[in-house]
Amino acid sequence: MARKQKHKVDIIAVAQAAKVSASTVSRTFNHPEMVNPATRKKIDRAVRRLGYIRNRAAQTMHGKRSGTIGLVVPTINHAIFAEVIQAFSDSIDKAGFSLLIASHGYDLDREYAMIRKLLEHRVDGVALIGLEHSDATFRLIQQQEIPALAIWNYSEDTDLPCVGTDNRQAGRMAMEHLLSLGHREVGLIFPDTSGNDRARHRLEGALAALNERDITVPDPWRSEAPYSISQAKQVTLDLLAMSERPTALLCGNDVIAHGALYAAQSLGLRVPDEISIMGIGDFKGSVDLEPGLTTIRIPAETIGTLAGERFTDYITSDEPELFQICCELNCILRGTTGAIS
Amino acid sequence: MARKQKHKVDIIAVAQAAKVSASTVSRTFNHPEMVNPATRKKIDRAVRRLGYIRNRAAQTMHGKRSGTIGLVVPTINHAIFAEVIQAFSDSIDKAGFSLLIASHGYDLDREYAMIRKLLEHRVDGVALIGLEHSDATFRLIQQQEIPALAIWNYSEDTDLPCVGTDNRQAGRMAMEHLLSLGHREVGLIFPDTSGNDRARHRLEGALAALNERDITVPDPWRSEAPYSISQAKQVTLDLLAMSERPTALLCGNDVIAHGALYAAQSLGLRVPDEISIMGIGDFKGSVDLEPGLTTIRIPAETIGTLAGERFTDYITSDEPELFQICCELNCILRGTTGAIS
DNA sequence: AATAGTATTGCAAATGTTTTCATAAAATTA
DNA sequence: TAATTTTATGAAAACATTTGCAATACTATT
Repeated sequence: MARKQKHKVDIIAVAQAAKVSASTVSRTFNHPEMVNPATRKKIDRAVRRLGYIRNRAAQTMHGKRSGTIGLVVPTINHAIFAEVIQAFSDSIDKAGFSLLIASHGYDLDREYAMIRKLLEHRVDGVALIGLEHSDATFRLIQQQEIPALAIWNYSEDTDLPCVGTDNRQAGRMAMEHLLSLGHREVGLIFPDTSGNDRARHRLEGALAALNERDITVPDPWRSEAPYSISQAKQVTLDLLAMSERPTALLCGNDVIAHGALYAAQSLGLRVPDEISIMGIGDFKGSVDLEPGLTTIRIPAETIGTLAGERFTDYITSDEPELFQICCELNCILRGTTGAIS
Repeated sequence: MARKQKHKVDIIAVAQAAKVSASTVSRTFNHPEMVNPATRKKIDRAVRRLGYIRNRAAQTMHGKRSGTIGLVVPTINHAIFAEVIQAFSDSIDKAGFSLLIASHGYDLDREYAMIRKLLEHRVDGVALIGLEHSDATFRLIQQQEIPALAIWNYSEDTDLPCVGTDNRQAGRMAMEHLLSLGHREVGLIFPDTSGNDRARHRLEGALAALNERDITVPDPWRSEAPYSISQAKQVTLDLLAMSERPTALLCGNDVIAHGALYAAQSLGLRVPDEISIMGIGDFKGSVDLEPGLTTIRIPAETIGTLAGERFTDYITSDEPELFQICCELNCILRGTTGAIS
């Protein structure tokens, strides 16, 4: 079986081998109920014998869906995105779609270029991370009338469907946890917020919570750190080396918190007795730190799975309706935060 | 500009708008040097005005390359694969290709199914992780004459092009480091090796090194752990709770080593004085542990980048020639291993 | 000014499917 | 058994491109 043929195993070759017309072969794939079981069997055999694989490019050309969804992320190599991507991928796979992925390295112009590239492949939809994108991107989406989804952020006032969480709320919850423990002197270590609405909203939420209590954060206690444990550690070391040091640190994500924890420990500070450290995200690994990292859990897997399910529904539906799903946040109490003494 | 049109912006619409034939439009894209600069400008304007985006499905149907490469990984959500995927993605992007990705969860039958799915999309090549695949997979690749690449493993005796490292060598190097420090009582914690040649080879290499010195590892000191810090920690706790405990632990990857380190620390064992812990992989984060993890560095980014470059060359070349690239391993000495006292 | 050569462009066929419409065969009904 | 309905199949058009070939319009040469 499966002997090699001189290329060109198309639907016609199968048709000839099964002594039927190409139409019938096509129908066995697309509307099996319309073809006689006996013929179907003949065709199945021919398909197997020739090793025929359907050509979705040809189907796409005919106007059928391509069966691909494009996903554009800032980076793949990132604990939390990897988790979302995995869940999203599994989820759309179940619905019969394949994933075309591209990353832009937090550059919104590159994001635009990537989306264009995906559109050349006639993806049936584009999923993006966050709700902040270039004008060109929004125009493109609208002009091409391509279904687009925002993952990771939730907002009511957008015309994109979205599945995510309210990052302002996350920032606020984190800060309120610290406040409830009595902390009033809080340091903030966040990533660069330009082109990154997730980080920006978290910071805004945290500041809002402070503002309501008329608490301000002195500038020296506001640091910026990239997505890197060791660099976050370094930044934190600098911050904690000051004469006046905060009683708690709120970090924009768990990776930064991770670095901050190491920094505190390497300075011999007891966590949480001498300093509390709070993350946002609950990345894989945060639970395993010693002590475990207190953080706001963002359900990455749920978001990815839900996003995939809803988006494929949306794409395949005849009259798609906008959906905006807000996933729940949880404050996960572990060992890195404690009440002020 | 860019006003909306009632769909169907194809090459013909552009041709009409620019008052030329479709052929000429096609040529401006594919062989710009064949068309008069003035006409080219007219066409460019029309393209922009109509918001035309080329249709690769139609090109593919015509026999051109689809411009996509399929990548099938065990899982995306894995520090090390995420890094390889990112590098591979960037690398093929530079060559103008897009990445179709799929994961199989360490199930080689699912891997086969995923490859089939990618072939329906007429990917120009398939990249897989490792060299162990189902017979069906190998048959499929051969029968469809699809360029296939093995990433992550290196072996001379395979007919697939590959870019990776020699995992046996990695296992051996790790063990030899421990041996050189005087350790003779070594525990092994590895992942399940079925369908995972990377893990299996590392274990084989480690055992070979022991064998040459007539050292054996008692069964109770050989444990299996999944890719999870907390589970690895638990497994290690069990192992270290025995009355006789090894002086060193060799872990199949850094995540396991991570868990093992936590386990040792939570038992109050001083690392490396009372027990040495050795990883394999050098994942992001391993350097930041306290103490830093001694490990064998596998250059994931280099592998991904190189794989992308060579594979796209291979695919676009007229007479492609098999390549097999072995990337160098390095033993990274950090704080978790020490000489036997 | 005629000729040869070259640079542009258009026509039409080809690519691998799906689907509409028409037709033939089989099954049902009267 | 004839008429009617149902089921199964095939022929051909359509989808959006690319490209070989032919035709046309220039340019250079004599």
